Amino acid sequence: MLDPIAQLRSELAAAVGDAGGDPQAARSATLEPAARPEFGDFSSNIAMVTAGSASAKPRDFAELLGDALTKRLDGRIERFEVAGPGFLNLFLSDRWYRESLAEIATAGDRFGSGGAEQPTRFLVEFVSANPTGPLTAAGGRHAAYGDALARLLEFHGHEVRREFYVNDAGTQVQRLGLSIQARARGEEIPEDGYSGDYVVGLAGSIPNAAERDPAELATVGVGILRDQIEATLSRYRVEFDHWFSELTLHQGENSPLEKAIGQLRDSGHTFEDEGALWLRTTEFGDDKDRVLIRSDGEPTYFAGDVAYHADKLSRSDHLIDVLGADHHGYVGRMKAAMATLGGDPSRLEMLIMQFVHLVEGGDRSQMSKRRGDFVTLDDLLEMVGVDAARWFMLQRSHDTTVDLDLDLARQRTAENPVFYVQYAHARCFSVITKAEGGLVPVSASGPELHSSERTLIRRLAVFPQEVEEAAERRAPHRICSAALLLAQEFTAFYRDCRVVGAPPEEQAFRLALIDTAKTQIAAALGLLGVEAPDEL
RNA sequence: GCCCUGGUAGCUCAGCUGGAUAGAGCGACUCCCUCCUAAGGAGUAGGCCGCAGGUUCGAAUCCUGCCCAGGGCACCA
Repeated sequence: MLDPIAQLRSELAAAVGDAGGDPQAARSATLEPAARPEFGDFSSNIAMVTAGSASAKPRDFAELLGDALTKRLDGRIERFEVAGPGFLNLFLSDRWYRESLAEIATAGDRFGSGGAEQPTRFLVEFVSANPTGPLTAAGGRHAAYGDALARLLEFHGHEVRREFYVNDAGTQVQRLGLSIQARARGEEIPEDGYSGDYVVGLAGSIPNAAERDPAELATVGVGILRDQIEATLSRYRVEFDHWFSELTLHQGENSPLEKAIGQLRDSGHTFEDEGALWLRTTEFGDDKDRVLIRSDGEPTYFAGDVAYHADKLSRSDHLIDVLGADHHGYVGRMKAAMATLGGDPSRLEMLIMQFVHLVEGGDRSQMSKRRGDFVTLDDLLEMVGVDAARWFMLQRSHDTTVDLDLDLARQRTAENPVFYVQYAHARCFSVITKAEGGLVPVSASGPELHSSERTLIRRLAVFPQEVEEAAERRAPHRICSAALLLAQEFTAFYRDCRVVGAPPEEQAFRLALIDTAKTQIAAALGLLGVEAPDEL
């Protein structure tokens, strides 16, 4: 079942055929809400894109398309105009709006979902913060992004697993153990150790910490911190399907790591030099070769990560790694490693998150785990709440650094976009409650629609396109923009169109419209992991 | 030096797989509560889209060079 916009697109493509052009060429054409009222309801560049296939001039072809479309739409279109270099502007009839609303209402909270052309098994790995300290506010950006992306991909019709790679092996963990021991004994923190206050807390909560072996302390400490991270994320509404322990890669006879290294050796892409085993990643575009096994016989972090990715690859079709900006150097080598394993590097997608700065009264705070003066995600949630934290982390593209304005995020007024959207949702609920009388199906005819009603319906209709673009571009921030627009246009409608007390026919229609808007606001917020309360 | 990401309104940022007069939020300034939540609403001002070339009927968007900012260039993880 095509959504109203998809139907329009398909009629437009057919019209291209009617007019003697190539309907296939219409695939790349745009069809979007008109930028200005004079441009009608929807504008399309289809004539400019397809005129060539009919050897016609864009403006002439647009006229032909308009005529063909008018026949096809049979009363759903009022008129069309050809403008500028060949834009086709459509002025649709109330009938189109009523039918569209009926379809959207029928689809309910599934409207806009399942549009993926090729359903795929995704495995999204994100956060994966070292379990050597509490999750920072910056980690909150990764968590919100990875989680929202996963929700979006699922809604779009894909299968998604969320995974957290726990770095519970290696030197960082050893340093944690030494730091705990030093704290327990009241000694100086070793160089490169962890100096945060939480280490003192750990030392205090582990019995006999002063006497115990650092390795043991490390294991216990990592366990505690991992649980804390999980609790924080859960509070933040982020749940993982799997917490993958790096340690398990190193365990057992013929461990996953050994298997992966063996596979790489067999592939002929490794070599030995100065006692170390190297992977010739330069063959696949990396700027230098990488060490797998150090000359002291210990595998590198990279080797473990290769093994981990090999494992992930065997469990899914497409991998997404959400990484920090300081890890971008990783992209080349991991892709190369995928290639040496015989996999298709395009199955691995590495998304780089830029940094977040918390801003309060113009002050920027940096977040470093080593120095111990960072703001934790728990602190941030305490300050602004889960909804605002998630929204503000998500509203910007992942590849731009972001300043999170704590003063604004804290506000519970219309100046705060999260609140504004939630408020629109609550208003919907309030009106529906006040109107009494139940919902009835949208009738195909009735009084002339107000322009605010038409604008709102058009906004609702465009949701599947928004979801598709957001999912394909890995851009949850587009959902924030869409939600804000929806809320604004709902609010305009609320201002212009009285519902309670309107003539019965009108009230029924408007109630259906409000109910549909409410459903969609909730759906959009749901994709962001933000709540949609009925009352504020 | 090489690589990645940015450079758009006073601020924070959308728009970037080319389209009409470049958008939003904040901030600034006007105005509006006999009316379904004023926890609200209406409006105004504000822009050589970093710079210079190129491609195109058309460039904020694509290409090249340069400048600026942040980040990265480990037998650390």
